[in-house]
Amino acid sequence: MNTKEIESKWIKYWEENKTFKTDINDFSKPKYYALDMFPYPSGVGLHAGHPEGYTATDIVCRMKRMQGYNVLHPMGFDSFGLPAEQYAIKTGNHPEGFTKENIETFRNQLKMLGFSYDWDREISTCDPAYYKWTQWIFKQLYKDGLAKNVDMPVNWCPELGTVLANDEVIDGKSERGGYPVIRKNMKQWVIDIPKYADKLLSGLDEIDWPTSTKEIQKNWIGKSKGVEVDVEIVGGGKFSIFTTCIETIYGITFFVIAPDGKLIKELMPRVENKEEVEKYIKETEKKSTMDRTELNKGKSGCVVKGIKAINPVNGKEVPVFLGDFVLGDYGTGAVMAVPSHDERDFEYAIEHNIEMIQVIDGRETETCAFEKQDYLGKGCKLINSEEFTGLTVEEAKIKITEKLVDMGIAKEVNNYKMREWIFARQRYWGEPIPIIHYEDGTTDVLDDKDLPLVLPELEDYSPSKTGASPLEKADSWVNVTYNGKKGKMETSTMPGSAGSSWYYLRYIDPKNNECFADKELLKHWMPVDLYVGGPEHAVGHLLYSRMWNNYLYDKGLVPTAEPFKKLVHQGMILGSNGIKMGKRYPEYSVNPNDIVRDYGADTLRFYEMFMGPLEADKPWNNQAVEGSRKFLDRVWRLYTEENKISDNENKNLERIYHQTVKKVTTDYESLNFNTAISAMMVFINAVYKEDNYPKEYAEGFIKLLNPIAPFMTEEIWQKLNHNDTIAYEPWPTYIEEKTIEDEIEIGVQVNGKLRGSIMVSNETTEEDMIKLALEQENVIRHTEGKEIIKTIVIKRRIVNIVVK
RNA sequence: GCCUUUGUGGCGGAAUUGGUAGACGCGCUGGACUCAAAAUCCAGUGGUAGCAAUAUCGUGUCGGUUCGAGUCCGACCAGAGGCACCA
Repeated sequence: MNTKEIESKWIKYWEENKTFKTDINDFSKPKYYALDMFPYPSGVGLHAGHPEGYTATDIVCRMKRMQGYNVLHPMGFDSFGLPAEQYAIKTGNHPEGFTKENIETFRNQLKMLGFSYDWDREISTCDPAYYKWTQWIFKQLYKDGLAKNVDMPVNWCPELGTVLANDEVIDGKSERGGYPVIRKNMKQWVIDIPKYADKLLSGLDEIDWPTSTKEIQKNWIGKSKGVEVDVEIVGGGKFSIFTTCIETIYGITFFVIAPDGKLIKELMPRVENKEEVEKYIKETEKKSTMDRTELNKGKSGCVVKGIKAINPVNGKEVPVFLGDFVLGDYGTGAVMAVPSHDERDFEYAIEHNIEMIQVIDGRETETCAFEKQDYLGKGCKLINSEEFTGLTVEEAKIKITEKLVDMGIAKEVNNYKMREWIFARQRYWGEPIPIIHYEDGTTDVLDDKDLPLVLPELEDYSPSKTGASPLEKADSWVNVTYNGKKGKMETSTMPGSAGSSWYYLRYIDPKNNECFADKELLKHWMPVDLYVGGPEHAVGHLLYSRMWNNYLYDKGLVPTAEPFKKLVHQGMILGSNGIKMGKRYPEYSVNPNDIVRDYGADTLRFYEMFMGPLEADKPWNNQAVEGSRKFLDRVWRLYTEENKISDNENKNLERIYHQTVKKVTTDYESLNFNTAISAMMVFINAVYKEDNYPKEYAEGFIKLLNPIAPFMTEEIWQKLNHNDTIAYEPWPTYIEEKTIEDEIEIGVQVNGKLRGSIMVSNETTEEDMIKLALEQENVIRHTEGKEIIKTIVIKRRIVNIVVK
C-alpha cells in the first residue's frame, strides 16, 4: 500500500470537492456538532497528543454523516498568547507574522492527518474580524456591570510584567515560566464571575461531563453556607464576621482580622500599638502567596491594642488580633475565633497565649480542637452556652441563627472561594479593551461602529517592570479625542481565555458582520453535542466558557445556558518510557510527522485509537504502531490481492458480520474505539479463513473502517467500482437476530468452581442443561457420592451444581 | 490533610455490569513458504505440578456478602490529577 500516493490524492480530492463543507442552513437533517479544543499554534507544530482527541471526534463525525446527520465539525486557532509575544520581544518582529506561519504549519498538519473539518469555517482569535466580537461581548458585560475596573489585591508577576488570573498561578508561581507571583493592590479589569457562582454550580447537574471535572469546578467555586454577624466594638463602631459554625459562638475568646483588608485601615486611628500593627501589615505584604499559604508555618500575628470587641450573644469583651491566616478578600475579612473548635484558631491561641472555652461536648479539647467534621451528625450537644446548652449542634445552628437574625444583627449568606476573574494583562498580544478613560475621570466604552479596536504597530513589544503595558508607547493610539472629549485608551489587553470563551458560537456563523452569530442558526446548532479536549482546562477555559454562555443566555442571545452537552477528556500520550513527552526526555518523544512519513496517517489514527481507552494515559509503543500498519496492510491485501470478493452468499460470515456492525456502531457512539478495532480484527481474521467474501459484507466493512482510516478506505471504495467519496454512503445496518449464536458453549461449575462446559441452544431447557452438565466426565468426578443440594441455571451463561 | 480517579499476564489492554478472567494486539515459541532472509500465512502462549487427562494458585492487600466476586460491601496500601490557613 503506497500511503503517500493515496493520502495526497484524497487530501486533494476532499479539498477540491469541498467534501466536508457543512450546509449550515440545511435544517432538514438532524444536526450534530462535534468540537475539538482548538490548539494554540506554537512554533513546534502538532505533538503526538493532538491527533488523539481530534481523531476521536473525527470518527464520530464521519459515522454521523453516513448515518444521515448534518455534521458541524470545525477547527480554528487560539492565536493570542505569550509565546508569540516573547518571540516578538526577542526578534523585534510583529507577533502576527510568526503566528500566521505557525497557523499555516498547523493547518497543513491537520489536513495531512485527514480530519474532516469544514475549513471554510476556520477562525483565529487574533483576527480583528473575530476579536471585534470578543470586544463586543466584553462591552455588554461592561454595560451590565459585570466587567469592572476595580482596585484590588491581584496576582502580580514581576518577571512577566503582568497580572495573572487565579487559575494561571500554580503553587505561588506563574503557570507559564514558573516565575514567582506576589499579591499586590492594583487597579484592574475584572469579570464578576462570582455573580454566576450559583448558576455555574446548578448547571453542572444538567451536563454529561466527567465527575472529576465537575468536582474540580465545584471545589473551585467553593460555596459555603453560613451566617454573617455584626460585632460591636467597645467604645463605638462595629464590624462583621462570617462563620459556618454559628453553634460555637459562645466559645469566642478573640477575633482575628485580615492584615490586608480594609477594616484595619479604618480602625487605625484608634489603635494604640500603631507601630507594631503597621510593621505586621508590611511583613504580610512582602510575603508571596507561596509563603502565606505554606503549611506548618505557625500562626503569625499581633494583638490590636485599644480595640476590644463584644460577643453579641453574651456581651463578653474579648481582644482583637491581626493574623495573615485571615484573608482580606474572602468573607468579611474578619473571623470569630473559637480555639476549642477550630484547628487554626487553636494554633493561634496557643501561639499567642489566649484562653479557650469548650462549648460542644463529646471530646476533650486540651490537646487539639474538636472540629465540625468530627462533631457534626454525631448527636453532640452544646455546653457553656446559656439557654442553648443541651441542644444538639444541629438544633443550635438553627436556634442561634434565629436569635441573631431576630436581634437584627445577622443574616444567612453564602460565600464563595471563587474570586473575580482578572481580565487584563499588561501585554501587547491580546484583544485591546475598548475603553476610554477621559481626562475628567469618567470612563466610556467605544461605540459598536468603532469596533474592532485594532492593535497598533509598535517598535518595541517588551512590557515594563512597573506594570505599564507596552501599548503605553503607542502615543497616537493611546491619546484620543472621542465624542468631543480628550482621553486615553485603556492599554491593558484581554487574557488568552477571552477569545476561547465563545469561539464555539462563532463557528456556526464565522463570517457574520452584523452580530457574533445569527440567532436562528445558534438556535438550531447549539449546544455542542460532543466536546473533546484535555483535562487541564477544568477551571480555566471550561469555567469561563460556561460563564460567558450563561451570561449570553440570560441576555437572550444564545439558546441554551450550557454550551457543552457532553465533554470527554482524552488521556495523555506518554513516551515509551511511560513518562510525559517533552523537553525532559526528547529521545522518548514522538513527532506525528515522522509517523505519517514512515507508516501513513491512517496508521497513526488507527494506532492512537487502538492504544487503549480514550480517557486513559497511555505509553507509546513503536512495535504496536507497526502492528497497526500490519493490520491495515492485511485489509488492503484482502481487497486488492486475495480475489475472494464475489456476489455469492457466505453463511459462515453472516453472524460475525452482523455482530461486527453492531459492536463497531455502538462502540463508536460511546467512544470505545479500542474495542471497536478489536471487533474489526476478529472479523478480518474470520474472512481470511473463508474462500468467499460476499460483496455486501466487503463494502459494509470498508464503511465501518472508514472513520478511523479514511484514506485507504476511500481508495478501496473506488477500487470496488464506486466513483464518489464514501463519506456520505449510508452506514451499514445489522439485524439483531442475526447477531445471536444459535449454539453456544457455557461453563459448568460444581460448588462455584469451573469443572467443564456444555453446548446449549436457545431450545435447550433448564432440565436438559442440568442433565447435560451432570453427564460431563469431570462433573461426575466432582459430584460422585455427594448430595446435590441445589442447581443454578442462568440462561446462556452458566450452570452451577451445589453438592455436599 | 481533603476531594476525584486508577490498580488485571512480559507489555498495551478486554470482560454484555454478579455468571467459563485474560477478547484483540505487541512480544515470545514452533511450523509452512524460501537456496536463504525479509514479508506473509498457520498454530501455541497467566504461574506452578504433570507426558497427559487434570489439579492448584491467580485481577494492589486483608476481611465480608453470595451457589458464584475483577465486578457488590468494609478497612487498608500504591500511583495519577485537583484543592490546600476559604472561617
